[in-house]
Amino acid sequence: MTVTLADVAARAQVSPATVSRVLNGNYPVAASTRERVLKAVDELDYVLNGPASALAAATSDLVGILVNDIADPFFGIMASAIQAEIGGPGGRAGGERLAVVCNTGGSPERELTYLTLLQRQRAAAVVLTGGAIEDAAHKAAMDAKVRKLADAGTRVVLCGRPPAPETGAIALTFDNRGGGQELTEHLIGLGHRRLGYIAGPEERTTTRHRLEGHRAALAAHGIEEDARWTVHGRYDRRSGYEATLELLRRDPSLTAVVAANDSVALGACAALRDSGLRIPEDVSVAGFDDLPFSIDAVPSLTTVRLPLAEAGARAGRIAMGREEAPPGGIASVRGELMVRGSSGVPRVS
Amino acid sequence: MTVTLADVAARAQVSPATVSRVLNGNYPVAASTRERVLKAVDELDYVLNGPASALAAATSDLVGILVNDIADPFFGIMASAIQAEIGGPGGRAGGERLAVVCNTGGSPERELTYLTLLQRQRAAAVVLTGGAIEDAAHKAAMDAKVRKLADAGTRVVLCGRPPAPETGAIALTFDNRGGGQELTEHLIGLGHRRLGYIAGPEERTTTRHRLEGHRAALAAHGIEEDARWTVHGRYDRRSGYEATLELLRRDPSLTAVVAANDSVALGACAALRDSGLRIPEDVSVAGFDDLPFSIDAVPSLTTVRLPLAEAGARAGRIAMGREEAPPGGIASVRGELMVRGSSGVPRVS
DNA sequence: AGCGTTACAGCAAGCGCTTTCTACATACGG
DNA sequence: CCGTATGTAGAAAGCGCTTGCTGTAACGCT
Repeated sequence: MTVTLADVAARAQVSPATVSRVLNGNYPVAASTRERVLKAVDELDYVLNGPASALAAATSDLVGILVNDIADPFFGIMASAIQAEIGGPGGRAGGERLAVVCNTGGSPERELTYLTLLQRQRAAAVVLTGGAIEDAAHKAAMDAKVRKLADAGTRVVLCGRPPAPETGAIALTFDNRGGGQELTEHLIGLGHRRLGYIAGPEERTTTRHRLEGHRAALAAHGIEEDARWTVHGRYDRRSGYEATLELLRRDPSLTAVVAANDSVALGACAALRDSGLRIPEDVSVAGFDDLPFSIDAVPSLTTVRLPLAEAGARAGRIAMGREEAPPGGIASVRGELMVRGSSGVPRVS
Repeated sequence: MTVTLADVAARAQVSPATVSRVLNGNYPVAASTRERVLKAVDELDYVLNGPASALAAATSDLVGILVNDIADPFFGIMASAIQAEIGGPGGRAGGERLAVVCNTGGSPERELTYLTLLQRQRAAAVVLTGGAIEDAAHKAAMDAKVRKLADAGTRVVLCGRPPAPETGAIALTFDNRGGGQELTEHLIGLGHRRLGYIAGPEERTTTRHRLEGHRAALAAHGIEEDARWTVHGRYDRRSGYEATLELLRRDPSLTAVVAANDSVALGACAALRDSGLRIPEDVSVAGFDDLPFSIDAVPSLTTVRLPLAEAGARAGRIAMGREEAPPGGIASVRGELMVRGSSGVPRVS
């Protein structure tokens, strides 16, 4: 039925062992023999049986990438960068790896199940991206799984996710707290004193860290926060729109709205415009991440740029063992404040 | 070292065969035995060896999704929808499949290599998304590969891609031509007679079809096209920005710019604004796809909505054999014209 | 009571590859 | 000219699972 190694061997008049060695190139084979084998492979249109190979060699060429939402460019950009480094087709010959992008949709169960699936496939490496869920039980389960994977020889890298000590995973963490603080300080510096904050979903490290940064900035400047100024929502535009309307309802005197990310900020802009408010004359808006579309908003968005592609690339290289892990297995990646048109001096109240 | 089926069998005092059958649930096993086995699995924290299982059963639970650019929400949205249907974790018990999103980056070689990799893994199904590359040699190679995959029992579905007759692949094609025509007709209806067109990369079916639709509309209304009115570029914002500047340079009297997709249209808007032109008073702009951010542009973008998520979901179901293939294996999916603020009556010249 | 059924469980033969160990040349130093 | 490297190829033992086939009880029927 399908062509097997043995068929190739027969055609090339050599043993299966030799064919395997030619294909893997990890054993000396006479040039003439190699050629004969390659010719047979070509003629028979032979394709290696991955599972069989993985079973026999006890290794696989699968690399898993877990993302919370593949439809969100935040993850798409990281995944793309990771995959480019993983090699996929394009790496050095023979080292072809299949990057598996798994979409957890932010669901704890799926996250765990995907990890099991990857463990089952004996993945060569796994990269976990984005914020983690802050549920003690879930975190413990995840850590245990990660440790098991690491023990089994799978390299685990966390990209844009807080470190998981004692699990053997390498972490490239985004400094969400620092970025959040810097952003809010910029607004305070402009003169804002009443700032609304649209946070991401609760129980997420990213959400918490950004919010903590925001609050740290307020505290540092002696601004007492009003509980009504914070609203939680999802990481999407719609949520930003609704949350902004809610904020406006709660306190129409707000002069700035800080959003959990750029998509949310865009929704906020739309809500403000629909409410007849000008940006930034009436209300300033700030986002986070600096996704490609942010610069196209009108006015363009003040935000914190996260080096998603760079971090992804680095995570990919570390996963492939092509770059050394940072000291202690943990590195913090800083964001950069991008001041643009959506933030300005507050209106005089 | 790692726990195997045999270990579980020993612990549960049954044969490996029984354990396998409990795990696969495809053979009657007494309830008491099943329980004993499940308990042992749990206690030993056993994880099935995927490759071994795939080898023995001659099937795998991998499903491949090929995308041109994972960082582009156009593909992210489709991939997300496909994956949701594939089941990943979430489908019916036991039917856990691993969706593999492969990023070709629009490169023909990578496209082919990924297909080989999936063939090697004996993927259960493969979904190819987005426009195809119009190179005769490449197309032939792809078709041959697809046919081989289909012959080997892998279900192949094309989503948003032109049909590949005789390959055994099911196609869900977007009516790019019709959408393009409708869009341009809308502009002509408003009174536009001098329309610039920013096309996508050459040698791509999507690019060609959308452009053909545009030209068909012009022709239908007796508008003679000026060769200077068309510029080719990539499917990104930057490209749209530059192409618009070029169009303006070539013919400052243009009253409308039609872009290959929404990202390009956003770039076009930015370029127009930077050139001191108002949208739509001075120049109307239209996009294609209706990605989530398009409604947030200022003014919001007139575009053609493509049911990305719906089509992806359907493709996923077909790939899983959970929905019947359309008659003839081909279905055309229509777009819907979304008239918004970026298009208006042309200025009087 | 005798026999065909039915319901489970085990045996053992692979699935297609990798890899260790062995075999055999040929080459080389003494 | 022999013993020992050296380079190359093959034989064969699995890797961990699935599954066809073969028991073997317990059951129901005439």
